[in-house]
Amino acid sequence: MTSTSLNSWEAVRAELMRRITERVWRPGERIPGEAELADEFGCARATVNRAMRDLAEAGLVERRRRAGTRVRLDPVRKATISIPIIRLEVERRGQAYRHKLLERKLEPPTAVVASRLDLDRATKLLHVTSLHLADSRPLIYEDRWINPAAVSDVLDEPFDKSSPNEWLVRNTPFTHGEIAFSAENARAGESEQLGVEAGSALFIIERTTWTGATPITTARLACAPGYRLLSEI
Amino acid sequence: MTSTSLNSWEAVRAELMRRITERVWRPGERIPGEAELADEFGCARATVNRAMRDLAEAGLVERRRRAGTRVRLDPVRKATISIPIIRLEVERRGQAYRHKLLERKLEPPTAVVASRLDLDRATKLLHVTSLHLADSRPLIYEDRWINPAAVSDVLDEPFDKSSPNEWLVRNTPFTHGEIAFSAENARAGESEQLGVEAGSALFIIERTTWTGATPITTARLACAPGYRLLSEI
DNA sequence: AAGTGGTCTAGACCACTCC
DNA sequence: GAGTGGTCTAGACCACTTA
Repeated sequence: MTSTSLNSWEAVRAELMRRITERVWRPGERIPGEAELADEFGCARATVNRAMRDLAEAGLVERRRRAGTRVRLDPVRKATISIPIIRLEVERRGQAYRHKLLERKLEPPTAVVASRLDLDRATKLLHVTSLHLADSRPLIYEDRWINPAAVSDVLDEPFDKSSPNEWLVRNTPFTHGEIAFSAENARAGESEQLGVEAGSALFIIERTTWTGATPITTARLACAPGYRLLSEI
Repeated sequence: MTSTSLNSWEAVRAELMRRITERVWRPGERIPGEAELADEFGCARATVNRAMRDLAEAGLVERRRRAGTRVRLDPVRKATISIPIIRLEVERRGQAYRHKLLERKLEPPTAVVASRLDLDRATKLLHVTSLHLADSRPLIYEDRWINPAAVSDVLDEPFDKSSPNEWLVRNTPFTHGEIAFSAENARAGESEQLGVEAGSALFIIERTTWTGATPITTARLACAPGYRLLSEI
């Protein structure tokens, strides 16, 4: 029995979710239309729509015009991961943050970096390597290339005070980007900088960002053993 | 100059985003209210609200009742990651998928597993280890514990045809869960099963899911070297 | 061709929070 | 207390598909 009058979209979502998890509506099955549900719940269609959109974004149902809404056969759950400034993440854990600039020079990109940024190998980029420390222990080794043509004033920025990670986030908003997570055995230089044994498993984050069609920066973050990325689903 | 009449919420969002990335509205600064913007754009307030909500979810602005909307000082960008059934992910890459059951027994959980599922160590759980192969090469080693009290019929399921990963997704919808990503050096058993050198860096996915207050399952997926998780931001 | 979800509007009330 | 975002409503039109 459904209590009549579910007037908040969250209540509607909860009821829809109940019917899905309890198999009132089976996987692959078609769900009644928005108008019908709105009528049943005693609310406006927009309210049902809001709830349904949320479930669709979460990957529980599949919606298509004309074809209606179906319970997904293979629920593709989506996890959202926040990507904060490293300093803030460290401080949130109650640790002392420090940043150490290792190297900073203008040089032509490697082939891999050039292709990733879709740039010519001739134009020099700003190459910055640095270390992020938590309570004086190395946490992340950052290897970054920045396109000076896209970031005004970056050539005047010494990166001695704030890391390129933080400086860029604050000074150069991007429109879109790519991020990849993987695992790699520590390379020679990395293990030394991070103070871990050669070959230790490192969590690798690779990020490339753009503003419109202009490449901004690409970075490879090697995280010390123990690093975990968490999310709710 | 703003062209008058931005009537779709995506057009509104694009214009708002432009003003943020081009520093028309600076970080930390307060943005005009929804009513004012709706007036300027010649659309309904709900349309501005829709666009703003999207930017807030993306982490670009911060909204609070009464206090208004501000451009975030530290944009916390959010990446959404899809978590599909492994078989589908392999097939999407055009590879042949195969699943191999390694072991399946009812036994008391380890202390770690018991605490993760918030269960007593006395109650036996179904412990299943298996291997996911792509083109006959080991891709993922799965170590999973299932709470039989929460999953009817699981004790009758041999898992010889479909993997526990797939079977559970199809048969036991969950309401919420946790997921964690990390990197670890391959343990003895893992390196053997995955056919890689001992100590290779593996990408680790740990997942625990619940239905309401009832724990369903917890799993540890060890992914062979080369595994990458991608996302747009 | 027709039915479905996607969106917009204009107006309203409410919840929260800062002053 | 007052101003802001959060949400709901009732109605409308549109875009997309598929029957």
